[in-house]
Amino acid sequence: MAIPRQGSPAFPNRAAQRELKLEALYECAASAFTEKGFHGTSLDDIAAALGVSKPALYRYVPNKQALLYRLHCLSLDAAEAAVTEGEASPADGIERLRIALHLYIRSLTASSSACLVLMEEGAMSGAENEAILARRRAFEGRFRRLVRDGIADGSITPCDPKLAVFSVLGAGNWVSRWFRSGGGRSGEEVARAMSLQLARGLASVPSRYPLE
Amino acid sequence: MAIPRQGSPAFPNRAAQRELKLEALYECAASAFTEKGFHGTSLDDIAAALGVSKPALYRYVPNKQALLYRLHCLSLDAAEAAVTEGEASPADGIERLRIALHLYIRSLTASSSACLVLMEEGAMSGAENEAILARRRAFEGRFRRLVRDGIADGSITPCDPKLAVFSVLGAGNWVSRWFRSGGGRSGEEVARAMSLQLARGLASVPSRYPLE
DNA sequence: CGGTATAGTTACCGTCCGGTAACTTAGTTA
DNA sequence: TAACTAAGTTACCGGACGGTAACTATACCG
Repeated sequence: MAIPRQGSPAFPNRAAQRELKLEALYECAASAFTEKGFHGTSLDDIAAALGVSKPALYRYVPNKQALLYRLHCLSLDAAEAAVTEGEASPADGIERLRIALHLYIRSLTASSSACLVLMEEGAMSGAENEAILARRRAFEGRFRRLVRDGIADGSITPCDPKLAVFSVLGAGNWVSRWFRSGGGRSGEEVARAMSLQLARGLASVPSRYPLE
Repeated sequence: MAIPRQGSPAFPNRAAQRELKLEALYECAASAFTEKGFHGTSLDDIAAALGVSKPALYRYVPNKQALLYRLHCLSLDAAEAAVTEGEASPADGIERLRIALHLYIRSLTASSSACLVLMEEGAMSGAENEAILARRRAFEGRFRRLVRDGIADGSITPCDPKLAVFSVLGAGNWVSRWFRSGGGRSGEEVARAMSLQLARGLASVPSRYPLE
């Protein structure tokens, strides 16, 4: 599927427009799904919000299930990038955890597309659902590993990593429920304050993370 | 609607049976809604899970919307009882917060009926939706008050109460997503560990809340 | 035992929704 | 400009779902 050469010098050619419209579709669908749920959102809803008719959507997405799958993939891409960057830090366990959490939360505030975390899980069909669940499990596993590292190097007080990660990620996931850009705080501020508070709950030397 | 006098000495008379079946319906519907979402769950699904046919449900509930509303009310009853008990404690702010959180989390693990927190919000009609949202806002407001109290009495380190409560309740709400009774930990254990960890993140003297 | 309300059944209706067919319009390419 | 393709439209199909009508069987009560 080669992108056609840019024949005319005028910039917004068809391929670029298509890309923009595709992104708008993702953004719109993701916010609708997050707000009203997958089954509670009709393709007519999404089409109307974009100012087109329903069949037009089928030029961008093969069907509703595939749309949901792509959104989940985008969401997981951002989440995995966050934890990867946290892991790459040379700091100790608790600080690597905090960085990963900070970036994860900020990604949730940055785009509706990354906010599908708290949707119904049973909405996708078998194989795709398995793929998404496996990636989510791996993502959580990497967070648990950061907690274990922190316990091992003494920066995190001994605790159950599984439970600790559920708490921390649950608090983060909830952000997509209440955060609206344009509200009081920026996504960066929210991510900073929350990652500090949550890391403080696990740190062996909590005075290290003053809240404000 | 007076309950008919218990005419026969044999215990499971009709009124008692009806009560039990109603509870089973609530439990079943709540877990289905939590798992597959309101719109993703059909009345046929619920009826099948209960071993009856769909029209039988209409002898217990006027319609699907009203069923959702009743479940939300049950959920909020438990949540409000938790925060009420926390407020009633003679301890300082952070400990009252921790108690409320502990009881709230335990209520989420106790019954599927109390697990509707993370469902789509736009599923209910206007007036009932407003009533539920108002109760939820008041519930969160009481938690924020506990945080302010804690800051005032010095037991909580200065922070933004709104953000602190979103974090703490978000972590709690997420429990209904992963907790399954019969798993490794009991609801009481989960509630204890999580409330300690989350309170620790806010406490001005965190060594007060060792995690294990 | 007979009368009555209750609990449940099967059959069905109207609507909404995901998805497709056929067609129109407009931009790109040779 | 002519041919072609991409983008989007209206009209429609079939199935699923919320809800109701009409009927049957069972427990309660005088």
